[in-house]
Amino acid sequence: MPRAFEFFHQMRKKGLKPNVVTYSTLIDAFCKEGMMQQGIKFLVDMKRLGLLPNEYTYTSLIDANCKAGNLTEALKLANEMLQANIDLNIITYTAIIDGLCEAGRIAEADDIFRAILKAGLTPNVQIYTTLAHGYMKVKKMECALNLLQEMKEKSISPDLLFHGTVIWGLCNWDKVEETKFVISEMKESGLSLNPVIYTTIMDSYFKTGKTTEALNLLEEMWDLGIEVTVVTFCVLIDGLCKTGLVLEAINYFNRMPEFNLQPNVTVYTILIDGLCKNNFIEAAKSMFDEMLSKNLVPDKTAYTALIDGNLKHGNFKEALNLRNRMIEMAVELDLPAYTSLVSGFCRCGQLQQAREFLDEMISKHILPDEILCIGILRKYYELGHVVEAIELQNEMAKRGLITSPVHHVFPSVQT
DNA sequence: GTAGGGTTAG
Repeated sequence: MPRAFEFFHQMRKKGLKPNVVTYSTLIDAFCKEGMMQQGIKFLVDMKRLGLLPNEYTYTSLIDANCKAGNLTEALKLANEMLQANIDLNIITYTAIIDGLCEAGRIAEADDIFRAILKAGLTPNVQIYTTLAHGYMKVKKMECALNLLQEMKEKSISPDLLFHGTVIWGLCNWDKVEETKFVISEMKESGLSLNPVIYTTIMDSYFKTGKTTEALNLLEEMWDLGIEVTVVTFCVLIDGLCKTGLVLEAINYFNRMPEFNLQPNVTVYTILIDGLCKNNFIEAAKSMFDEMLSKNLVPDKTAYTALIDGNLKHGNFKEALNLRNRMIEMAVELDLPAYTSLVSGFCRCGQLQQAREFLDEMISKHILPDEILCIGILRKYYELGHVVEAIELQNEMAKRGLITSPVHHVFPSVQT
């Protein structure tokens, strides 16, 4: 981006006058780099030079605003276009419809879509995909599937992205069986699933308890020559661990090289977490060491998985060591990390240490959720530290960390 | 010579 910026300045130095296209290109580039303010500066700049923004300039800005969640600003720009007598075209409308859908305003998105059809605009597969995505996001699966029918009537061919959107939506709402119909439609049109779609479906099979079907997908991918990725194995190993099939998970982990894949930190973390949660804490530790020996650098999630596991097994000293390692290695602690530490040290009866972590997280503005707050309060009561509990509870209430009244949280304690 | 669509991992 600074490069485009340099070109622009060189142009100006040479006395070359940038035109609308130059400005539009620059504005679009800044917007896509997340530097919308810069983009708007250029808009002001070009207007000052007497250059009028065109449909491209406006569409770039509208799309960027929609994607940044500034729907109001996007709609303002759209109005500005109308006032400047620039017609909104299908690309501009696609951006606006997407923005409305992202904001959960699907009804308005549909209204606009219907209105532009009525006004004679010819729809295309892109705008249908945007709308289908919007419907899927709010679980209106029938509406999305109706679009498929509507497209057929208009002789618009749904493509890979459209089908992928519908499949993603169905999986997201646990309707994985219903993807079969979409898949057969795709096959009829000569479209094949890509690795991402396969992995999405596999994940959904695991999450709906259909382990056999999920595992069969790996075979299918392999047989069809669809690229099996590290993410596929993440889904596979996570699914097996969460189903309690830890040995199977380890087995697949060990088979990754057969697929020319090397495990990364994420796969290790998934396996470590799965081992911990299935009471294989020693195996989890070995995996962590193995990861280190391969010069993989554990991140906060990896550390947290093992810290959490250790604390659930009473190894609070080990957990503390790991936390110190994080500090040494400049790995930042986040909300899940602190949540594991506070709840884990509570569980181990190390109330004072738990309290230190609680204070530490609050001082860093990483705020505990209500469940964590109530958890630590309970421990104070349980251990008979009633006065401290009440003090802490009042403090939490003052900070807005807990909303439940005292007697609702601890009915058995007289205050 | 510029602008638009979906998605997978802890």
